[in-house]
Amino acid sequence: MSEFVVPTPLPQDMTTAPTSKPSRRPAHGRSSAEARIVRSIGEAIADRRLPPGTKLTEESLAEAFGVSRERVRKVLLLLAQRRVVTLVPNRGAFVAKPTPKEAREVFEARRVIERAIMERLQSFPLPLPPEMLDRLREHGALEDEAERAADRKAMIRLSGQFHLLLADFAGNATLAAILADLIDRSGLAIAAFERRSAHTCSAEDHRRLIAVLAGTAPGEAAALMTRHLDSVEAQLDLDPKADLPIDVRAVFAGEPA
Amino acid sequence: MSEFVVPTPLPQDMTTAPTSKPSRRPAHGRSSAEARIVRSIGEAIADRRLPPGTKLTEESLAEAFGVSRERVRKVLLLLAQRRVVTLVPNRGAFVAKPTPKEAREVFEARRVIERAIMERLQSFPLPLPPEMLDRLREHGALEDEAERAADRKAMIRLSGQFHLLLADFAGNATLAAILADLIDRSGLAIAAFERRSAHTCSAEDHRRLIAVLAGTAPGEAAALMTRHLDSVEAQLDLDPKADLPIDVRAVFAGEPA
DNA sequence: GCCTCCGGAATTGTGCACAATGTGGCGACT
DNA sequence: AGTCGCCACATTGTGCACAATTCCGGAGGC
Repeated sequence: MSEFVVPTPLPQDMTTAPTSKPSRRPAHGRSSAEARIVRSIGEAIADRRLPPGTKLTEESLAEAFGVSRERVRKVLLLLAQRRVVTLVPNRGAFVAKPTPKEAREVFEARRVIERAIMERLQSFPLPLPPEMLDRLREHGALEDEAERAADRKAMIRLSGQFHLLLADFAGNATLAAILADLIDRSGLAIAAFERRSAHTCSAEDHRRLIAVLAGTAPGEAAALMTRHLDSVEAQLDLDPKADLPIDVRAVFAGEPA
Repeated sequence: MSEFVVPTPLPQDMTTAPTSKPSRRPAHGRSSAEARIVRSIGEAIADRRLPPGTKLTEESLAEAFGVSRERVRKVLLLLAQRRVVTLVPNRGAFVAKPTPKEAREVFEARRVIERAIMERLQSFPLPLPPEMLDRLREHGALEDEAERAADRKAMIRLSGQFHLLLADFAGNATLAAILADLIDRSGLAIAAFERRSAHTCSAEDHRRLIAVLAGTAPGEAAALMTRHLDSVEAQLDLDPKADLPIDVRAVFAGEPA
């Protein structure tokens, strides 16, 4: 078809789109501002600075980021699509507060996807590229450091990044994108349901995963990952009683008005 | 779980959101209109009435659905998030046209998820609920009918619904939602890359999957599903040469202006 | 005392008008 | 004749103003 592609991929004709996704294009510098706000809010949610259930008024966000209200509205729509915030008509946006059922589903989805990612990584010809292993070990060092410093926010953020790093190395960007959303949502689940008892986080698990991938420890990476996610989920208090707080009609069933 | 639910779940206080997602609420009748448009466009894309690459001008859609332009804009943003349409800044919206790489990734993601769905279904205590099997067989009959009538659009739509039906029965709504998007995108991939040769579609495969699940045929459902998706993907022409035609900049890289 | 109803304030939703950007065609210049 | 540049048109992007809805407080009645 078209042999030469101008800097901006163009439709061949009125009814044909660019053959490659131009999604990475910063464009007129405005849409990058939106991406920035999405990231910023996403990080604040992951860091628990915005706990589940927090009301996000359009105006306060607009003021905080120095943008117009409609831009915030657009950002909230995007975050709602990713299930990080919940949009209630005429009531506004809230930081999503997953139900125990949803939390369990998210962790199961993660097990499904990350098991496949580990299988794929272990199917690669050995040894794995040194730069890959180095990058993982370097990240592991950061996690250790955060654990020693008891920097909970950093630990959560780094843990998510570790899993995402593995997904990137596995080479399926589509799966990685899906996983990125699930990681955000599992962070919400953890924020909503974690037990009081401070749990020792997963830096040790991650170290073992790296060792197995590197071939310096025996074991099956996929099974190890499954157990890792199991243990994270097990540290939550997903008591079904919390599924819906109180059901007024059921409580007073049989009592005439 | 909960049999009775208060009509509108309300936040407990100013900083607390509804504990259950009120996403099913039709609200003021407007947001349901948006859902309707999203569905309508989605179906048109799945049916190939809107082939990959088609330009979707805001005004024409607004006129077609009898709504304002900004509502269309919102809908396009949602569809873009689902990767069903591609948004190019200042250029508009196009029906997404996946690259061969993305197409392969989507099929791999489907294999990962649907394998897990079949494993989960086969982990259920046997026999599977009759209403489940009946529903599947009923759907299979519709597929046979469409195949006999050579109704290609119906076959595609029914095939997607079949896979989604299995996901629903597996009982993980989160995974089902992810799969729904992937099915839409694989439909786009098929539209973009299918070979000229009319291929015999998958009604037969689906029949065998049902038989295995019902226990009336021996076999492992997960492996069968994997092969099924393999065969669908194998019928595409994912020649990497089409990935990006030619990149002038790369060709002349290093030559000063 | 508690419940209900009602009005004001705050917040979200929507349409419109205008600005910014990209597209295609026409004309001039080499 | 081909190419470059400019200009008019079409389409998308943005901000603003107003409408609709909900929330909160208080007054009134049972």
